[in-house]
Parts: sequence; C-alpha cells; structure tokens
Amino acid sequence: MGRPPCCDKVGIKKGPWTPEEDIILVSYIQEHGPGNWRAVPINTGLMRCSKSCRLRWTNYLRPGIRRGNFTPHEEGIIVHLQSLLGNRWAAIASYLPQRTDNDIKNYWNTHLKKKLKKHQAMGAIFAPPPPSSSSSSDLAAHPSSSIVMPTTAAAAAAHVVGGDNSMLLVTHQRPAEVAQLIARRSPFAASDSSSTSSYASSMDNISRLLDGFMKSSSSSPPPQDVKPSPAAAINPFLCFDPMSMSSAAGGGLLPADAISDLPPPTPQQQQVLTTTTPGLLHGGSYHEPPKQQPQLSSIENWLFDEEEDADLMDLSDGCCSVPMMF
DNA sequence: AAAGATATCAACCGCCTGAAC
DNA sequence: AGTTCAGGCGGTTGATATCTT
Repeated sequence: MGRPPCCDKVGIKKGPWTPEEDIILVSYIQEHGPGNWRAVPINTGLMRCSKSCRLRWTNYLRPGIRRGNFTPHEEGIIVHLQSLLGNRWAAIASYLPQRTDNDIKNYWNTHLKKKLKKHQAMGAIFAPPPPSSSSSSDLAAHPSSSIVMPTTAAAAAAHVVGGDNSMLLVTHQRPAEVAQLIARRSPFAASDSSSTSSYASSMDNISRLLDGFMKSSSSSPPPQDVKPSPAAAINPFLCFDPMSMSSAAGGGLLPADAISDLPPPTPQQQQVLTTTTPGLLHGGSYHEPPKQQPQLSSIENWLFDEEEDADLMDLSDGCCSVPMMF
C-alpha cells in the first residue's frame, strides 16, 4: 500500500496564498526557523499542508530570492548546466542561489527551451547535447565515478570530465580529483545545508512582496522584477510601509483600519502574530538580510573559468552569452 | 471592445530518498 | 530487515495576464 498523500485531509486549503497567510508563515519561520514543516500548520493554525508551507517558503518567501528578469549570464549558466545535468533543477539552482529551482524550471520551460529551439532552427552553432547524453547513467558508467560526490558541483564536474559531452573541456587531472577540487571550491556547497542561518531575514522578502502589492494598488506600476502575488492583488490586506518593518521606529505592520475587513484570525494565528514575533506587529528590529550571495560573475568565474590549480574547463563569458544572441 | 490564443508562473501531485523506529 | 514518515525533487496543471485577431 502506498503512503497516503499528506494533503488529503478535509479542510486543507489549496490554491494561491494570501498575504496574511504569508505573514503568518514568515513570522513563524522567523521564530522557529525552517524545518519541521509538519509542525508549521499545527502551530500556526494555517489551513495548509506541511508540503504547501515548505513550498511557499522555499519558492517565494525565502530570503534572498530574486524574481523575474533573468540576466544573460544567468541564462547562460542555466543553459550550460541544463546541458550538463539535465533537468535537475535543484542542482542547477544551487549555482544560482538567488533563484529557486521552480523559477529556473519555469524559465527553462517557457523561455529558454523556445530560444534554444529557435536558435537551433536557425542553424546556429550552439546546441546542447540531448538529455540522454548527460544522464546520471553516464556518470555511473565512468570508471572513476564511484566516489561519493558531496555536491552538485562535483556531479557536474564528473559529467564534464566524463567526456560524453559536447562542451569544451580541457583537463589533465583524474576525474575524481577534479570532482573533489570543484566540490571544495563550490561557494554554495555549505550554504545548501545551512539555510537555517538566514531565515531571520525573511522580512526582506515579505516586504518586497507587500511592497509590490502596494505599488500595484497605487497609480505607479510595480517594479518589473518584483511582482505582487495574485493573492495580494485581490486581497487588499495591508497598507503599510514595508520598509518600516525592519526599522525599530517603523511602527505597526498591521494598522487596525487596514485589517478591519479581514476575517478574525484564529487563536493560533493571533498568537503567532502577537506573541511569537512581537517585532512583526510592533516594529521590532530585524536582522538585515545577509549580504547577497556572490555576484554572478564570481559564480561564473568559479564555474567556468580556470584557475591556476586546475585546467578544468575552457568556457568563457562569451560562451555563456551565446543564448542571448538568438 | 470582445473573443480567442498564447504565455507565464504559483502551486499541486506523485514519486523517491534517507532517517528514525 | 522492514516499515513509516518527513522532506525534497521534477513534472504537470490551472488560474491569470497578455497578446492577437
């Protein structure tokens, strides 16, 4: 018998998240950190399944997420990594820490796939290898691939050095050594498993979310790279200066007149909003978001440029920019 | 201006993996 | 060793926005 789905319970809400749900979730995670998702709906009173809470957090509310407007460099990285790793979006996302796997996946399916197709149709020289040529079975088949790869970077390297790829490659080292080297050099290897260290700055994201909502409600258009959630657009929940949320003198997040039209929160929600995170309601101070992840150029430098200790790859910036020339 | 087509993306679904018991 | 479960992942869907006719 299979395991029953976690979201089969009666009364579990589905569909778009509302701003108030977001705030409850963010405030709870601020207090307790991400993880133990099963406890989140129980402790917050959210009528969502744990999976939905986790997804909402990782794909939308998590700090440091950048939305929309993929840069040419990001496009190049995605195209290259997709050709190396296949549709392993989580692995690809680990190279673009500001992007979520869902975002990358969507962007690939809606933009890049079309661009590549068009480009190939035009007879351009850039053409990623078929997915089958970069499958994990190739990796497994490689004589040196039995080592444990601690990171996706290592997996990527193993693919590259596996020699089954059309990407340009120059290496004089054994594949296992190269993989370990790249794993060591990965700027994100550690951050992948330490997300708890940055959850306290999630106000940055919710602020941007709500900022987008506010701007969409006013005469000025929202910024292109920060779109309000559909839920925010239909639910005028909050009217506040999001920037004040991180200011000790910022004042209340939830003005009474702004929430007068809302259904009263459940006791659990009330407790979350008023007790566990007093700063959320009373202008408490929050951590500034951690310094943003390394610049894309440094990612690419690490990913594509060679260093003095290894002739790993012979990929240039120009190579990454190719997809933008479609 | 309206209707239909297409694009976008948030969220869901089901499977897989690894830890705990 | 087998079972259960939480968390993670990739594929897919469906609602909404935008474009085209």
